Amino acid sequence: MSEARFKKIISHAKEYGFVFPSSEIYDGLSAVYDYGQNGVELKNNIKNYWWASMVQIHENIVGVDAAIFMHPTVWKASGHVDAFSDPMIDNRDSKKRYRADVLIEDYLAKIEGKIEKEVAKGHKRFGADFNEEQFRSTHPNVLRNKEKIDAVNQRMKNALDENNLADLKKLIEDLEIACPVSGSKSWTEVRQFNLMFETEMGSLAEEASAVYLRPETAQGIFVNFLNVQKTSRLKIPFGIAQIGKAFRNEIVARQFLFRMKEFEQMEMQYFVKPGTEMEWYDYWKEQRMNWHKQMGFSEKKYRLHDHLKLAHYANAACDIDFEFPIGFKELEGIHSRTNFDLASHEKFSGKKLQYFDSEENKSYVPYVVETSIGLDRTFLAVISESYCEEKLEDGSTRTVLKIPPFLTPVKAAVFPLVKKDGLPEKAKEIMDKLKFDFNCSYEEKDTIGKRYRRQDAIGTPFCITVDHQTLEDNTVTIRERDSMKQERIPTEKIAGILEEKVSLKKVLTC
RNA sequence: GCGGGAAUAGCUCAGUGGUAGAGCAUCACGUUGCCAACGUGAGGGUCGCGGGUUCAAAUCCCGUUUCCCGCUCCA
Repeated sequence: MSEARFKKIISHAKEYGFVFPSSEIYDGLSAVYDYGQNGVELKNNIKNYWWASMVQIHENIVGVDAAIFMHPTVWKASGHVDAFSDPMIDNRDSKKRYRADVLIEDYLAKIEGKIEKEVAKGHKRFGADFNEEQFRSTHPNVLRNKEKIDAVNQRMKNALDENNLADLKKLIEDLEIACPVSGSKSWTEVRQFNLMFETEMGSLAEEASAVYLRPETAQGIFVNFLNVQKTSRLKIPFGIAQIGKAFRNEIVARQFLFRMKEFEQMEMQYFVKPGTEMEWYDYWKEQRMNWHKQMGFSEKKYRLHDHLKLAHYANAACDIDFEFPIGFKELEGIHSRTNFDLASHEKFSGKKLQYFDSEENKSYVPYVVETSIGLDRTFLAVISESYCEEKLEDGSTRTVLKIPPFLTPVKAAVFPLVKKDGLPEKAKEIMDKLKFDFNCSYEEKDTIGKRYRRQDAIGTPFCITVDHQTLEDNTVTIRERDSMKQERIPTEKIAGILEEKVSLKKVLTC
């Protein structure tokens, strides 16, 4: 649990083909990463594990793969357009960041305070005879301040409506607003921190209209709620799952895979009868925690963290936090989202997004329980928890990724003990039989010890070595990653052993 | 965005004004033959980029980019 360990994991991930910085030959692109030859395998295996446990084994959960582009109104309905486009400004001296509109509003509140002070003074002076209404509408100081407030308000509103950030800054300068912390008036430009990436749809500039790269996958499920429900004939409760990319223009990332601008989510929206949402919320909390624990890492690494402060759309929410090398951080969120999203899409689209409940003989907008897990964060959790530097009895060290066998990029490596005497041919023959069922790797270079260690470094659970005895009695040695123990077995038993140890089935039926 | 630090071979780094270096890694050949540790040889660097000072810059100065750390912001 340290920066040093985190750094080691990052460089290990790069050195062994798991994760590369994006566009590295051009000095990289901040907060964007590429998955390499081993990373993509691990990532796909995590996806498969999730998909199998959610869609495959639940008869009432189906998947979709919605497009990343959606109608812009989707994001108005979801609240993302309003919630994630604040004009921000920094004070150069205190290094504090403020919302520009909030700074101006605070200033207006001060003037408002002056008016109230004036009114209070009037009360004191005139006592019982005080006519507050008349005082407010005639007193020159009050009137002057009121005019000022109106003028500033109007100018701020215009600037915000026109997205005129320069004028917003000028307004702050004109009003001589100082930083409450430093007292200085040295402000940076006002910048729009829009969480959503915007692009243009339409090949000609004049016909182009703005579309967003989705900041979450959930909306692709909500807008297809009716399509899926009608064509699948599923009855409530039922779920729709999706794995897909999402994009957020994070201000500061710099936490490796933990916070990236382009990332992948695995989400399931479970549609339930209103009033039953809390049972399902509890149900999914438990289910999802079990999913994590099935990977076999220490249970102490996981923490359930209930949200006390809820978002406007939720009536219950919790996170499954994981202890990354950078501390306990959110890995998955489970939210009871009420009917907020579907109801909002009803309002904006004018389409009825309801379910006819034949038992109740009435229609309603279903409530939603969401499970939403970060794929890249899960990947990071797996590699950070698997990464292990061991001191061996002989004093040497080895670096091994103790990845759960069903998730490893390579399931078995096949080696000829030496690169002659027909051993390579025999090894390839074994490899050719296995490779249709298991991701295998063949290596004949370097000493056998080096090859074992290289496979340890990418987490390969089994190494199968062909030696001279193999040619005589058709047996090989199979070496297990964590114990480094070897066993001699007949070649025809290899597939069975691998199947037993690396199959998803055993994990899913636990 | 602000402040601090850094940038030299694939990796880790040495090199404080005078011929571009080491270890590991890579490749070839040989050797060994069950846990990274042998031998010989080879390839690989416009010293982040641009400008300046100087007879001469990896080295000093200015600018710039990227990364790291901290602050700030945020699912």
